[in-house]
Amino acid sequence: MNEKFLKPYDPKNTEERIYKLWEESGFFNPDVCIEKGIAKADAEHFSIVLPPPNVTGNLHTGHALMLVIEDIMVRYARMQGKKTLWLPGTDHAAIATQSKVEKMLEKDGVRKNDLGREEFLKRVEQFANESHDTIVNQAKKMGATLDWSREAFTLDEDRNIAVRTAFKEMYDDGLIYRGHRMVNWDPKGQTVISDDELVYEERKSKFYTFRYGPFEISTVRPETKFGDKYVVMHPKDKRYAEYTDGQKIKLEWINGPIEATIVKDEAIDMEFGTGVMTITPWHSSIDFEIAERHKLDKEQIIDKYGKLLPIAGEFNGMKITDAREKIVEKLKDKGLLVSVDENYINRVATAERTSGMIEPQIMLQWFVDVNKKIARRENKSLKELMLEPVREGKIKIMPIHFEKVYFNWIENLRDWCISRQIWYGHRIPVWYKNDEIYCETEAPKEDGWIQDEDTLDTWFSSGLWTFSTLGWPKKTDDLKNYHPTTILETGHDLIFFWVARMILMSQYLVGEVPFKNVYFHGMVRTSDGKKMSKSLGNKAVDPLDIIAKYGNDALRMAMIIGNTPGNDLKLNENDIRGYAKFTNKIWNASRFVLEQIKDFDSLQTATLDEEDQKNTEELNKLLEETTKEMNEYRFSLVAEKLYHYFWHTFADVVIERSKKKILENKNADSARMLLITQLMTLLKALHPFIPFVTEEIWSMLPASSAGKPNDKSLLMVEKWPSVSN
RNA sequence: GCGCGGUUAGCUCAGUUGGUAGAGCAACCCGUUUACACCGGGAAGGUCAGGGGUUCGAGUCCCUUACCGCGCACCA
Repeated sequence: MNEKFLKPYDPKNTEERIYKLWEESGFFNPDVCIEKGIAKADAEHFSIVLPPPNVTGNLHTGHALMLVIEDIMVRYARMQGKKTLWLPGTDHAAIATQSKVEKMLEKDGVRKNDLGREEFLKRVEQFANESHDTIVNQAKKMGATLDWSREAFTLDEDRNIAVRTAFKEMYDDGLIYRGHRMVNWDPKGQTVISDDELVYEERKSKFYTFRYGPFEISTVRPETKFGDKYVVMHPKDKRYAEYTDGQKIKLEWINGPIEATIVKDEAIDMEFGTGVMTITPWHSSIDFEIAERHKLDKEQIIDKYGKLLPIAGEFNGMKITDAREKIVEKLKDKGLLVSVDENYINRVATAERTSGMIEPQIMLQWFVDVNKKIARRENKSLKELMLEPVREGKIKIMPIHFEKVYFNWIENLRDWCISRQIWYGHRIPVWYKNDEIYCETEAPKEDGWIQDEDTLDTWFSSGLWTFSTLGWPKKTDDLKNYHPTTILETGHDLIFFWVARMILMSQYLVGEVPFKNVYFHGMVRTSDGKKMSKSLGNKAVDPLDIIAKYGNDALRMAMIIGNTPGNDLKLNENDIRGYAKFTNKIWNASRFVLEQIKDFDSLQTATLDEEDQKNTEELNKLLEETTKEMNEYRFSLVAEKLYHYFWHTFADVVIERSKKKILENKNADSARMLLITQLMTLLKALHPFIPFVTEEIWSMLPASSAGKPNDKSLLMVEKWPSVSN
């Protein structure tokens, strides 16, 4: 008997050692599995990419959940003898990382412009490298059997080639264009961001009503009103029937008399306010659309630093926040202020990463056209390429109701703004020389070309992730063997940012789906239901603390049992403690079994009595059920059933009964036989869920005819126990 | 405003072709049985949010109401 068994199970002194064993075995790498005969070269493949964590710091409980679910999938597949690849990597997360480093530098009084592009990027890269190392270490502590030999980074050289190739192909197909469009400008971050990076905040604002000639108009933003020379109303509004479209009126406004033009447009809500509004086409997308429809002038009022332009007259150069009250004051003095609603609630768009207030602007940016028909893809648009595979069931989304969310998003999708005015990221592969534009994967050889200053939206490179990590654009064996990937497992908050973009990129560039299944996990919450987040100020639980206290296996069980796709998980310390007891239960039961079979050498000849045969059948039936459920990704059910069988049938019934049989020497061999065979089977079945304790016990089982090949064999690559296999 | 979830034992949640309600934890009673007190045995606990419908039969399907959560859009 191994003396470790004299004490309760101690995860702290086990897990690191076991992980090292696994890592040194090389079995994380499917090539090694094939070489060593674990998987056949022509076996079915199971491949999954790790959603690359941002290199902005540590892994949190959300990452832990992701690693646990994926590790279960991967271990199960590997035990089934599939060619199993779990591909790791990290994400440069352009804006998120850059703004994080900027904030860190600010603390030391350093601004990025003082450093210059090159020096600043060095600092970012240094930070990214440190974060990367932390993340990899943490992932290993969590027991993730990732194939580290294939690790990728969204901003490394190979991925840069993929990005430039993707850009070039889309540019040549006319899917990427440069144009003046209404974009979301973040004055704080000094970059545009996509619609999906907006966060709306409800705020109480003052809602002013002003006299505008014969009309009354309302606004929360008087500072944008300098250039307002169009007054718009609904064509069917009877109150304003006397006015005609195109009619000019003279009126007194902020900086003196102006001539305004009446515009009739159906976009106006007659119920809202007075049913009349003036428009600022340069700084509002609705106003922009009205202006486009009626071919109206558009004038910029606010610059990219949030300051007023010369059109503001005496307010020229003022910050909009300072100017607002002064403008109201002036209008009031002129007798044009009608009323102020102090309690008006409106929603303000802010930037996800910098929390800067968004200023819509018309700007020259790069876009991906989602509606253009693509000749080499059967004249389908990117939108159609995204919709089709989900509609046709080539991609299955779990839980299924997210399909509707997905469809709804795509149907309302606008062109994707992909250029960013930040330094950290993939530089746009476009060069300019006077009026010429050059787009290639490599810089032009001749002198005089200047590369576009902008970088790409971070999701552009993440969108390529399933195939850029497998070697694309090269036609590699990995690409052939492992793409499309079997499943994508990620949080449902990434459905638009990432999942949709991967489908877009893969469908267009590779001509196939990036994955056949999508498994959305929920958000991890604290036991009182709050979102775990450092920014929210509540104490975010560090998964490594939990592991140190209760062990990885306990955390894994707590994260799996009672957790179904798409639903949020409340992480409760009590549950974790309970599952730590479970690992100890397995430990003790194993000790008992090993004691009983110590001198047992008749495994070959022993037969089960009727009673014990029944238990074998019961377990076989359970395995049949759970195998089916594993294939349906219903891990919660499987873990719960195995837990229950182990504790309340194997331990409470099988072991208890065996004591009597062995003591009275009645059918003792049958009892011993059942003990060892059920234990081994259960260790295998439980292994994907609680890999550490099961592997540790396995290592102490004697190699014998009971089915363990040799002393050093790893449970990790044993065959999944299933009667149907 | 449109859409999507949720509402099941005190708490956290399972419950997939509709067929007599489940687990874990907590609480209760009994038990120091030689793997384990990080234990064992036992009992208790629910008109499955409310209402209506389909069905021989509904937690499960349909309609509706309420409350909670989330997403999207609008907000002059």
